[in-house]
Amino acid sequence: MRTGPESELAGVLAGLPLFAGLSREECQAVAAVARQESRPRGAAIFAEGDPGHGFYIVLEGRVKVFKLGADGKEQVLHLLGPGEPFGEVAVFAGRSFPAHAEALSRCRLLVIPRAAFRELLARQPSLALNLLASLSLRLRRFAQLIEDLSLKEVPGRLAAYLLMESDQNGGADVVRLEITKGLLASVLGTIPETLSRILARLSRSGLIAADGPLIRILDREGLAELAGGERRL
Amino acid sequence: MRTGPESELAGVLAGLPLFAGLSREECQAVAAVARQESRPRGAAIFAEGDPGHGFYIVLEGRVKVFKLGADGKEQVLHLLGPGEPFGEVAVFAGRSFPAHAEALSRCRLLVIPRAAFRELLARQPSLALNLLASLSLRLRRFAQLIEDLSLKEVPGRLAAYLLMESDQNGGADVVRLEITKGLLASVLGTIPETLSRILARLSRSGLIAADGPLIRILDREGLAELAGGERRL
DNA sequence: CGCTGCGTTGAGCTTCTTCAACGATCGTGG
DNA sequence: CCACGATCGTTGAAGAAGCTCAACGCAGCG
Repeated sequence: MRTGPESELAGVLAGLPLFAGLSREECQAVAAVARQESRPRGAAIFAEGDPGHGFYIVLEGRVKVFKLGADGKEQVLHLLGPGEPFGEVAVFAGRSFPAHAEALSRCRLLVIPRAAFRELLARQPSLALNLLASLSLRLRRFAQLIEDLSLKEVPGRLAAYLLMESDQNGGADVVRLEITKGLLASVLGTIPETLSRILARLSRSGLIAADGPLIRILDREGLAELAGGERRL
Repeated sequence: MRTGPESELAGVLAGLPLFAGLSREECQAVAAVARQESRPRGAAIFAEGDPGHGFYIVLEGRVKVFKLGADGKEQVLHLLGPGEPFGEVAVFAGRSFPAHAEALSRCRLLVIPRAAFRELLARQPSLALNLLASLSLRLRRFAQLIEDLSLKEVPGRLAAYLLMESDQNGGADVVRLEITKGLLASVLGTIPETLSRILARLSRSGLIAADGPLIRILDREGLAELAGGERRL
């Protein structure tokens, strides 16, 4: 088997959840129509309203997808790392990107053109199923974010975030923030000043111990109560 | 052609966007596995966390899908009328419903079992495409709601809502609220008291004229500016 | 060394919610 | 028919949460 650049790329694709169940040939077909791009840190990938001629997969680096308010405030919708797709919505509905995307670090991206992808999709039920699962998961997360923004206060959102991060680490008591606190504020729907104050408050209350990007969970119960939206503290 | 109850139902299904492109036989197959339910006004359809054995289509009546906060406050995610599906997310990801659903009026519902539907899906690429479009549209709307909740104030959300309703009526200057103001408050992520005050304020500013459920748009420009998030009364 | 990005803290203010009271409407049962 | 309760909507006063603006410390890096 030859291992040219396209074949190599196909191998990467075959390993992604999105393409699970596709034959090597089909992955090769995807790789053949895809185009690679790269972006320096801080560069825009697309803007809200841009025509969506295809969707993206992160090969290297990290990407944020976000909404921009009139005053410049950002609300992060997704944070993406290697292997994760974004921008699919524009392929299936509306044809324009519903939000902005920007490289958080130097990025290598794969662009998959709309038309070719839709053709493949019509022939590959398993691909459609994978996509449905992926979009459904995203809807679930959006629903959670809406709940957080509308029904919880900032301390509750932060508590929920910390517990979630801890769970993803197998329940470790120390959570390491992999993003700047400014970005975390945008994820939680607030601003850096407020986040800073809330972190200080939770520390004073003995729920957590914060040391730079390292946060130790001291009172899981208490955090869970906050995250649940209870009225305390 | 016989027109038994199932055949009739199949005809209804064939007319829905979700089943566009499916043959009459396939719609009949869907109708055959589906089950009808009805609910009185105010009754729960499912609760968040319930196992999702299938998804729903509204045949008659109206349904709200919503998140519930710890203090009882509700955030509406969707309002659904005849022909519209809901609860699909549980079919494709996570297996449990991500929110609550309740009948706003007496309802007739169609329940489509998960397994049978997924089988059909594997054989019908066009059905999968329809679903992808539907979920994508919903993601787009969720993204908009997140933007509204996080980046706009209540007057801006209300202005955006009114302009949207007007657009859906071909740009008519008079918008008729088809839902109670209490429910509208839940849609906009606020409470009835606040909505009432904001309506009064916009009226005083001459942007709208409110008369019960009838709202006349007096200053489209001004509303658009508010909806864009600009800083002005 | 000085610059820039990030984070923290304080003071003041805006927005929104909470709590309470009250008016209007509507359907029901006496 | 009227009275009653329930739902819905409105308004006022007070308080809480979060944002704005400003200043400052700190680290990394040219």
